[in-house]
Amino acid sequence: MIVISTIRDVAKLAGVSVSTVSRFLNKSGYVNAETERLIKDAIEKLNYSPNEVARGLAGKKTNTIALILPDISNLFFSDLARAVEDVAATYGYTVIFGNSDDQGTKERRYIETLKKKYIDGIIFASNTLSREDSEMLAKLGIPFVCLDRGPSEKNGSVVRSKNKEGAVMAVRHLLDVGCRKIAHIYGPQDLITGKERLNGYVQSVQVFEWYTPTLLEPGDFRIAGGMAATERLLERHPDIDGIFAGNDLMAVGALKALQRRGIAVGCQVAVCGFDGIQTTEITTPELTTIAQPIYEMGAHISRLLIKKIEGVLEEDRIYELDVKLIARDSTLRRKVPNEQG
Amino acid sequence: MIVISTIRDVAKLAGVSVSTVSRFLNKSGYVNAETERLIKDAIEKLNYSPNEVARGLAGKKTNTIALILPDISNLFFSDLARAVEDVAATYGYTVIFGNSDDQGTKERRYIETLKKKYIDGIIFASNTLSREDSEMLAKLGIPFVCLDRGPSEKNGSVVRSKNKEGAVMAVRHLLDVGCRKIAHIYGPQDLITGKERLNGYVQSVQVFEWYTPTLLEPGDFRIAGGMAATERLLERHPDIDGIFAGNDLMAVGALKALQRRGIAVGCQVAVCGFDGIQTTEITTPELTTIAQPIYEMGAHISRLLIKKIEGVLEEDRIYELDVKLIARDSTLRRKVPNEQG
DNA sequence: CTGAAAGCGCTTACAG
DNA sequence: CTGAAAGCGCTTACAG
Repeated sequence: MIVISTIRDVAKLAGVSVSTVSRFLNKSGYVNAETERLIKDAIEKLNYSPNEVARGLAGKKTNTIALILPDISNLFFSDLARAVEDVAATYGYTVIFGNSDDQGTKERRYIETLKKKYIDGIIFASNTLSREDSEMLAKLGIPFVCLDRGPSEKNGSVVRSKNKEGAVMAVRHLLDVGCRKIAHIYGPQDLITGKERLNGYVQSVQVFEWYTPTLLEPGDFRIAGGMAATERLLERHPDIDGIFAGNDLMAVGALKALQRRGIAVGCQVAVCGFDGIQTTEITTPELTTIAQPIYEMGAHISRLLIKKIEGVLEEDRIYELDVKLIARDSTLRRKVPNEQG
Repeated sequence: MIVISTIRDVAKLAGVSVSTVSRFLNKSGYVNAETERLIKDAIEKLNYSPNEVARGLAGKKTNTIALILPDISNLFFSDLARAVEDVAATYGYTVIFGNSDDQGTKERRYIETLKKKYIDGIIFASNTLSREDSEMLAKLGIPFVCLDRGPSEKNGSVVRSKNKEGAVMAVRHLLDVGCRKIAHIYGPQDLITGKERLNGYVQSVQVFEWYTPTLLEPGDFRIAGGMAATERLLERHPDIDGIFAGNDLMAVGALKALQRRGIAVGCQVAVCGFDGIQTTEITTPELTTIAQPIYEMGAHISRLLIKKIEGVLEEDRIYELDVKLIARDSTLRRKVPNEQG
């Protein structure tokens, strides 16, 4: 077993007091240049580095943040997690993650244990944080920030992207490529992403004669939901020539359903998704999508949290990041359906 | 601000000493039934729960494990992470994750900070852990387990799947569906997954007359690498009718390259991947693959680590889990190439 | 600029 | 079965 040296060993070797070493370590308070040299040498010699647990107990700061998300194995969230960890590491923070499966109970359990561990702050990418919980966190003095939440947040900043604007872009693009009857598969309406994208769609299409509410079909933000919704849409409206799916996973489902029916995606029915996950480049044809700046969102929300923790955030507010249309083959309306390169 | 009660408050309210409360909390040593009642009531009344940081400092146990992986945004690893966290949570552990990008430097940096945080143990899904590091961990008394490592591990258990056997299954399947000239895109040879799968392929095909080493082409375990390798293979051998890719991502690349050339995947050239990531269900055609039990691997490795931490693991050893062929359309050799439903 | 002391909230022997 | 004391390795006022 290796012996690990403590601040006392350093103090002894340097011939100073523990307080002085601590002051040097934390750059809190003056230390004479000569003394500093002695301490530095001692640290070097002993290969000392401070015990973070002791530091946490004494100083109430653990340099650890937590990321609560619905499911790390969901592509969107794993991309987000990557960004969060990158930024956190840069600022010297370690990150704990937890899967909530969008269940309040699990989320609350994490909050409980995080509190006991003196976690410095929490990022909620999960949608189940209740008003009571957020107030409790505020009372406990635990800083937090949220992804994609509604406007009701009082105690934490929120980062999301321009969902409604993105939906408007999606519809405009579908119109641009020649679609004349565009359906929408919408996501869960208790999520702001589901709601705002639906809003954007409705606002964009209601001026058209062809628009009817039966062009709307609910999905669950997953592949299976997208497939089922597409089936139902085709039943009701065999003549649709465009589908705007509320997210990429449902767009993949739409693709599958269309292909299963032998409908050429792109030429016959154009499909546009939302999110910009990597999967959109893997389908055949590749999927047109309204890309959220996922990595940037993760990076931004992490920086916000760290600022909050370090007390340099002026005020909590909502940040809405820009989205971007990525046009690919799923909305390429070539004349000849089955042409081959 | 909420006041958080401590073990002292509980002791005072229950009219006993702090040691007794601690003994009760940890089920270490006897506590009189009556005393137990008093303590329980006090805990209830004060809504007390022990401070994990103090506990960590005093007892050298933090109930936290770490998961070091190359990149959480890689589908394979995010699935694995999900399993790890599920199991950890079940046993009362919290998990910290870190992205190594397969760089020894980053990995070492994590080890440094984890050590200072009294982490209970580490799971390495990253391949850069050096001999020195593993010996250092052993000396520090930090338990660890590895995914996919070679046989050289002395200090930690290893979980991986039957890579060679899986490759043999892949080749047999391709032969079964009628392939008579099968190429292999192999992964990095410093990874056991890359090496063993190549081994299995070579062993299976070398008995055939058609086999020649030029049917081998290196990839990088990523989509782009799979595409490039396929291009080169087709150049050399325009008559191949099967491709076994060393992993699913490269198989996706092969798919793309073939489609770009107008070659019908399945009928003309069958493609089989390895890993069983979700993406294989999203491509058109869906990809045949040799599926590793990813979730199970993550769950198993976590349980091993926890056993090691709690001192109930008999001995370190290597576990090889079974793989499974999932046959899909990418190896379906229908007679008519361009038929449509 | 520096040190002694108290304290963070627990656990762990050691007496009794 | 229970309690007093020391200790885990730091930080933070407070004197000087």
